[in-house]
Amino acid sequence: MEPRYDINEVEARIERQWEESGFFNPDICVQKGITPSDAEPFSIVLPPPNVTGTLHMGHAAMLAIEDIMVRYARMQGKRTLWLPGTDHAAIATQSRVEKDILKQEGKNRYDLGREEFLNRVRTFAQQSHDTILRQTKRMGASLDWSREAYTLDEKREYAVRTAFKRMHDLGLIYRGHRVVNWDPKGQTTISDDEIVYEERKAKLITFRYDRDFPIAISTTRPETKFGDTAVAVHPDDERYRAFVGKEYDADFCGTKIHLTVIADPSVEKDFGTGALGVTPAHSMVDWEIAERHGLPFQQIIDERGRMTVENDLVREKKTAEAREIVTEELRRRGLIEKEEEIPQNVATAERTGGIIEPLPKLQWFIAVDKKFKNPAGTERTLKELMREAVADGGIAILPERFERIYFNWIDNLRDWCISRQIWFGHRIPVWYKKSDQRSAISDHEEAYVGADAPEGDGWEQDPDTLDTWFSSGLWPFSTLGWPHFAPNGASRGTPHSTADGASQGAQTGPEHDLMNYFPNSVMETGYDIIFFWVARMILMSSALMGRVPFRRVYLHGLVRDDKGRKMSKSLGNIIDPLTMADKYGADATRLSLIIGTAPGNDIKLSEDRIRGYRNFSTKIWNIARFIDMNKTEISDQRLAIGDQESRISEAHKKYLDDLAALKTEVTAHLDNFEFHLAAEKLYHYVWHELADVIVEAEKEKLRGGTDEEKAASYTVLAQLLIASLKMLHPFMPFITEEIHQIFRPGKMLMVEKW
RNA sequence: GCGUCCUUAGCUCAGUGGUAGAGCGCUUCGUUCACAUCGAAGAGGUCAUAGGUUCGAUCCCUAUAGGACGCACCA
Repeated sequence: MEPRYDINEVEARIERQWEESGFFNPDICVQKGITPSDAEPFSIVLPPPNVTGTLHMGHAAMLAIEDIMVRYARMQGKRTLWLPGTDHAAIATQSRVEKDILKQEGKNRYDLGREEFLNRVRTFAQQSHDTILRQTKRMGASLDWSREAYTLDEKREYAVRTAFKRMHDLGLIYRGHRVVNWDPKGQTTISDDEIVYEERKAKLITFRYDRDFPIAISTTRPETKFGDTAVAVHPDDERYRAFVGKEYDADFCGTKIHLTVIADPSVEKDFGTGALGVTPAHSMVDWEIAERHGLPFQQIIDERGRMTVENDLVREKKTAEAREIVTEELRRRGLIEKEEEIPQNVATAERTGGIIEPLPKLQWFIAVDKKFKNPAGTERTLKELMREAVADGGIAILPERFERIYFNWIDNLRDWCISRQIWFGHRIPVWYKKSDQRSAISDHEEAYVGADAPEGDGWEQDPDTLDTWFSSGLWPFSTLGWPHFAPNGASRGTPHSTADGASQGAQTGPEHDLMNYFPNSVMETGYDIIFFWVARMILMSSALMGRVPFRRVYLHGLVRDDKGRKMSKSLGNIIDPLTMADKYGADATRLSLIIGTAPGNDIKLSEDRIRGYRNFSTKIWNIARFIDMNKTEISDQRLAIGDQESRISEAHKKYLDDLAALKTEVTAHLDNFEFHLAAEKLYHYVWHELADVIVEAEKEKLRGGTDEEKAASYTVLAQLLIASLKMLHPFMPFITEEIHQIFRPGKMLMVEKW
């Protein structure tokens, strides 16, 4: 063996060797007789990285954890599929490219036009994809690339259109005119989950609409009061009881408004004056109040964030400016009773940072509170199904505490707005007759919803695209052939023949993936996207498959720097996984992301830690080298005979017993998803037991003993080493594979039996 | 407002109902053959605080303090 472990040479060579073997593909494992065709399946679908850039440490952690599960399952003899892919990440990718183009060419997407702009995005996405693919392989991830998917490729597009069509037919997808979160900067709607609240100071003013109006109200947005159609008070509030039900005409800064006083329990008696001006068109909460009471709404702000109200003071002004003008006018009229500074959470768009303007718009939604007959045959709402999936044990979430967080989110869930006014993404599979398109609120227009375009002339497809999480939500089954190869035959094209009578589970190949690998065994992802993604997959699978999409959810934390800060370009604290892999090895990088971290907790990483595990690699190499140097001809024969030698010394027997005990522990930890514990025990054993104690103790015998003793020593040491390599393999696949093949030429460790 | 997590060695973090662990850092010694990308030896901790349960608590329970976070509200 080489005196020094050449990380880059070995890792590159082993990576090629694995890829050429084809063993990442479970079908080939079956074909080559490595896995029995009726072996228990194990499947993970990779959370697809966004094609917005390159791999970061968070991805590396994800790859390390999943690869541990996958390699362990494969070595246990399971039919193991880990399916890779990438995510088009609609809004994230589009805004990234928009920024680049604006910076380099000073143009926006409208300057380029839809087709040209989309071409630019596709080019960017392709480059990003290629980089991510190379990087992923570099980390040693044993993914089956023959099944690679993309959330925006042809198969997934068909899956998306089919899903939309079916959910529309079930009454779960509807088009409605409702208040949505409008991002004036990105010029699109966004979902509730894409909102980030920022605390800012705001001025709360208490005022009356006019001198004759009997109730004072408080607001931080006086400019929206042109759109008020009611004043709401709490039903138990004695102060206002006499006014409830009365209607008033008021002159608000020169504009006539009509107000009804209503009682609604959502109003807090103790806030402000206890009376709330209801602005149905520009507040989500007010819209809901208005719906409960049958109030009209009056839109006074447009998509650009400008006032549309017929009032000379503010017309065409931006909201922030209008706010000042209205406040000043109220002051002038002597209507303000109080002005105070309060902290306020302002809703901003996650991607663009724009301040959200709630607006009434005609959009597509998924109904979460509507009962429907689901594929499992029961009448439930999506909310109920999502809750039951976890509550009834169909899905176990690790760490368990996230189950409560999940339930809490479901309880507060509103209908999901799925249409976006951006260009990059899945076009909504709805066609309108051209003359009527967008002309009215669905009464007068003819719409066609389908997986394929309608026959005949004059149809034009909805220009909007779908929320990126719509296609991500289908990922656990759209990657496995749904709907084309759905077992129930509900698909277009020729259903695959299953008439050859083969027993269930014995059929291999991608056309049987849905049957073999769905539900996925595990969904492993970051806890930060439990709502965005995990919940949406459960939603989609409940609606379309009638069952859970996966059996278990394992959530990892965020990778932070050694001071606990998020890694970011602006802080300059990014530790790049590829740089680290080149410097210290992918093995060491992986280990640093596993040991010393607990599931669901954030991972604090420093280069020192990675270097520490590089030293461990070196240690392993030197242990192997020492053992290898003491090989004799006799010992070679002994090793070939196997480990059941008759004349085994007491000391050697103890080594083997201890090793067996370790294996029991490590196996239990792996079965319990306690990877950090398994890795730490192995680390401790190899360094402080095998190297420090056992190898030291055997040195004497190897120096002074008889040939027979030398051979016995070598045999035991080699056995201990090989067993250790095997257990370490899921964690440090490269170096273990390399050394294993030096000791056992031609035997690939990756597919050895655990 | 509801809820979660964290507080353990100088730093970053694991862990356990019964003598407290890792990486890095620190001190001393060591380069004759597995390994200086190292070895040997060592210093360093009333496991946040106060109660409780227990034969026994760093671990379980309650409260408090500090820190981080999620959700809702945010007129």
